[in-house]
Amino acid sequence: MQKSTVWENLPSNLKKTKQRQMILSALQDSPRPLSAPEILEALHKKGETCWLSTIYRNLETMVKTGLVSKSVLIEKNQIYFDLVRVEHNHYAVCSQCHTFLPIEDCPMEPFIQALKKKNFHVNSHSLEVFGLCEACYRQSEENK
Amino acid sequence: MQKSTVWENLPSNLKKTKQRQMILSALQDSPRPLSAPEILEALHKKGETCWLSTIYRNLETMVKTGLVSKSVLIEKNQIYFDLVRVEHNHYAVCSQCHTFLPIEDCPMEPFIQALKKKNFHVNSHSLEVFGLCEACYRQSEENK
DNA sequence: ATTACTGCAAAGCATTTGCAGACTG
DNA sequence: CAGTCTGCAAATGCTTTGCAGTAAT
Repeated sequence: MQKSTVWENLPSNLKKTKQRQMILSALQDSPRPLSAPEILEALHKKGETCWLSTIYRNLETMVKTGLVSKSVLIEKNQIYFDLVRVEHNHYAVCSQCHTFLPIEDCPMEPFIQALKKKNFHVNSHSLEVFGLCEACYRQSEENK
Repeated sequence: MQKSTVWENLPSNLKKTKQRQMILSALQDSPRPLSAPEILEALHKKGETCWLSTIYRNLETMVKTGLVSKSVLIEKNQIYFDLVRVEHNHYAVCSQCHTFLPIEDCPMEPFIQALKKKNFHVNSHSLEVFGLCEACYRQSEENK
C-alpha cells in the first residue's frame, strides 16, 4: 500500500497494525463503499488474511475517529463503509446491478439549517438514491 | 381498527386478512416508523398474535405495492417501515433517545433532476439525519 | 511494561425460506 | 375451487462479544 496521509496521521491511540493498514488500503483502492465481507474478500484476492471480527472492530473505531463513514444499503440490508474523502459522500445505487454512482453536491445544507431552528443538533446524515443505471434501464426497456 | 381508505383500496390481488389489517393498523397508530419486531410487540400489547415471518412477508408485499415505505436506521442496523403518507417521508433521528422528528419538505428534487441528466433513473431515495434532539442535547451539555 | 489489537470460537438477532394446512374471494 | 396467506420450524448471514495470546509503543 502506498502509505497515505491518512495512514501517517492516525490518531495516536490507534496502533499501526498490518490489519489496519490492509483494511484502509482496501477501502482506498475501491471506487465505492465496501461492506465488511467485501473487504475480507478483497484482502483474500490479494493473498492477505484477516478475520471478519477484526475488520468490523477496526471499521467501527475508524468511524469513531472520523476516518471512515458508514452507510446502509437498504436493498441488501448491509452496512457499507467508505473512506471519508473530500469529494463525495453520497451515491445513487442501481437496484439491478448495484453500481454505485457518486453524487456530487450534497443538497442537505439548507435542510440542516431548518433543523437547527427546531433545536435538533445534526451530527451526520445519510442519503441514498435508488433506481436504474443507464445500462440496466435499457435492458429493462428491452424486456418489455 | 378504523378501516381506512388504504384498507378499502387494497390492490385486488391482496386478500383482506386479519393479519394484514393488524399490521396496517399498527403502522397507522404509530407516530413513527416501526421495525418488524416492534410491530410484533405492538400487536402483543393489544392482545393480538401474529408471526414475525408473516409480518415481514406482508411488509414486503406492501412495499412493493407502494403502501408502505422502507428505511434503515443505521445506528441500529434494522429495517423500519412506515405507512406512505402524503405529509412526510423523512425523519431526523436522535442518536440518544431515538426520537424520530419528521422533516417537512424534501430537498431532493433538484438532485434527482441532476441524476436524470446522467441517465440514472431514480425510483426512490432514503434520507436520514442523525444528531441530538433538544432534550438530549441539553443533557449532554450539562454533563460536560 | 503497558496498552491496544488480533485470532478464533461462539453467540445474537434480524431476516428469509420451505412447507403443509387454513383462509379469502 | 383456485390462489393466497399464515403458522410454524429451521436456516441464513451479518454483526457482536469474550477471552487468551500477540504485537505495537
